[in-house]
Amino acid sequence: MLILGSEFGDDQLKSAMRERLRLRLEQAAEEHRPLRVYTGYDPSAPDLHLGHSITLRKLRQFQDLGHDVTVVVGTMTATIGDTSDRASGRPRKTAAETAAAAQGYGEQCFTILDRERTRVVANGDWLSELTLTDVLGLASNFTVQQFLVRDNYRLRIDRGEPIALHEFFYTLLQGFDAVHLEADVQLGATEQLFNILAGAKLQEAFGQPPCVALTFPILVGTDGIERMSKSRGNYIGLTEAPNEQFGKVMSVSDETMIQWVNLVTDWSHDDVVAFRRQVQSGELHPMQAKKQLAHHLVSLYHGVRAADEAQAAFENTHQRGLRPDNLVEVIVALPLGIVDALVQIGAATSKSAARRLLLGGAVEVNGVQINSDDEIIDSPSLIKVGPRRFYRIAES
RNA sequence: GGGUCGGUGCCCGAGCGGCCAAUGGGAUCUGGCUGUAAACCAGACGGCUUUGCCUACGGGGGUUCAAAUCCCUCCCGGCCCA
Repeated sequence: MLILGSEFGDDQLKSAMRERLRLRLEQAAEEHRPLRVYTGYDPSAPDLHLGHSITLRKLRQFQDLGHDVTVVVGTMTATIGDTSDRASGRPRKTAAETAAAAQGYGEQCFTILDRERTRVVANGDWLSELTLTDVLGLASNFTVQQFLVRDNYRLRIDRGEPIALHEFFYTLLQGFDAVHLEADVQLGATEQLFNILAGAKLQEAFGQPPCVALTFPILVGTDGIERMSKSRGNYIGLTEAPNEQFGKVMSVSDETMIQWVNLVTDWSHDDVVAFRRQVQSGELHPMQAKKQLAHHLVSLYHGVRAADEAQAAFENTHQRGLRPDNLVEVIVALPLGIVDALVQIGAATSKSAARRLLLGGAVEVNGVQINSDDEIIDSPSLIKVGPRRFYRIAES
C-alpha cells in the first residue's frame, strides 16, 4: 500500500525499491523503531498547493502507520534554486526572501499531516554548518559525467544555455539532508529521483544504509498543460478559500479531472477506477463528476460543511444565475464616473484597462450591460465584471 | 585576458535611422459557444486630461529635423580560445 501510486519511469527500479522498502520495514520492526520518513519543499513560493498534497498525503499514510515523519523546508537549498523541473536556471533567492517564504509552510502542512506527530525543520540549520572541507568531501562522491547525463543538463548544453556551477551543489546539499536525518525513506516528485538517489549514495558514504526512494507523478496544473506551480499561477492552494477551490476545480478540463482523481483524492483505488469508468461510459456527466471531485477536495481541506456551502454558492451564482452571496462591498463617494468606479473598486488596474472592459462588454451595472465610458453611477449599485467578479457599491 | 554574438513590452522573440507603443507566438483579460468545462472562434493587451500627449526597446552621454535602430562609454550575459 505504501508504494501505491508511486512512479519511477522504470519498472526495474520500482521493484527494487519495493523490495528495499519491504526489507527496511522488517528491519525496523525487529529494532522496534518506526521508519524515519521525510520529504522536502523549497520555500520558493509561500503557498503549498495540490501538487504538494500528493507527497503530503503519502507522508500521512506513513504517519498513520506509526512512522516518524519529517518535513524539511529547504531554506538553504532554495538559495540555489532547484533546476530539476525546468530547462533553465532559476534566479537565486536571498536569505531574507526564503525566510519570509518559509513562514507558514509548517502551518499549511498540517492541513494534511498530524501536527502532534510531525517534525518541521529547516535545512539551513545544518547545511550552513558545513565547512568547505565537508562540501568537498560530499562532492568527491560524484563525477561530473553523472551530472551531465541528466536530461535537463544535457538539454541546456545542447542549446548552448548556461549552467551555473553552483547548481550542481543543489543535489549535494539535498542529498546531505538525508544523511543528517538518517532517513529510511525519502519521498518526492519523479523529477527528484536523481537528487534522492544522490542522497542515498551519500548515506552509504557516511556508513548509513541508503534510504528508500519513493517518487510520485507530477501534477498538472489548472491549465491542464504545465506542471502545477505557484509561479505559473495554475495552482489550487491548500489553504485557499472553499469557494475558490471549488470554482477552480470546476474550470478544469475533463481530461485534467481524470488525471487528478487518483493523485489528489482520498479515494481508494477501486473508487477511482469506478469514477473513471462511470465518466467514460457516460453514466456520470462530467460536470457532476467534477462537482464530486470539487466537493471532495474542499471537504478535505475545509470540512464537509464548507464543501456543501461552496457547492451551493457555485450552483446559485453560476448555474441558477442568482446573485452571489460573497460579493465585494466597496464604499465610494457618489456620483462617480463608471471608469473611475471600476478602478476604485479594484476591478481594473488603470483607467485604460477599465475602458477596455467596457468596450469588451464585460461590465454590468444592476444587470444592465454598460458599453459607454461616460456612464455615471449616482446611487448604490451592483456591478458585475466579467463572468465571476461581483461588487456592491455603497455610498460613503 | 583575446575573439565573437547578444541584452526589446509579463515570457519567448522580430525590428536594425522616419510609416514603431514597436511584426509574430505564448500567457493573460473580455465576448461568443458551453457543462462558469476544455477545445475552438473573435477582440483587447504601457499610461493619460485619449482625433492628441507622455513614458518605454540594459544604464549614461552624443550625432541627427528625427534613434529600439548610428557613435562613445559603462554594466550584464552566451559561445570559442587561453
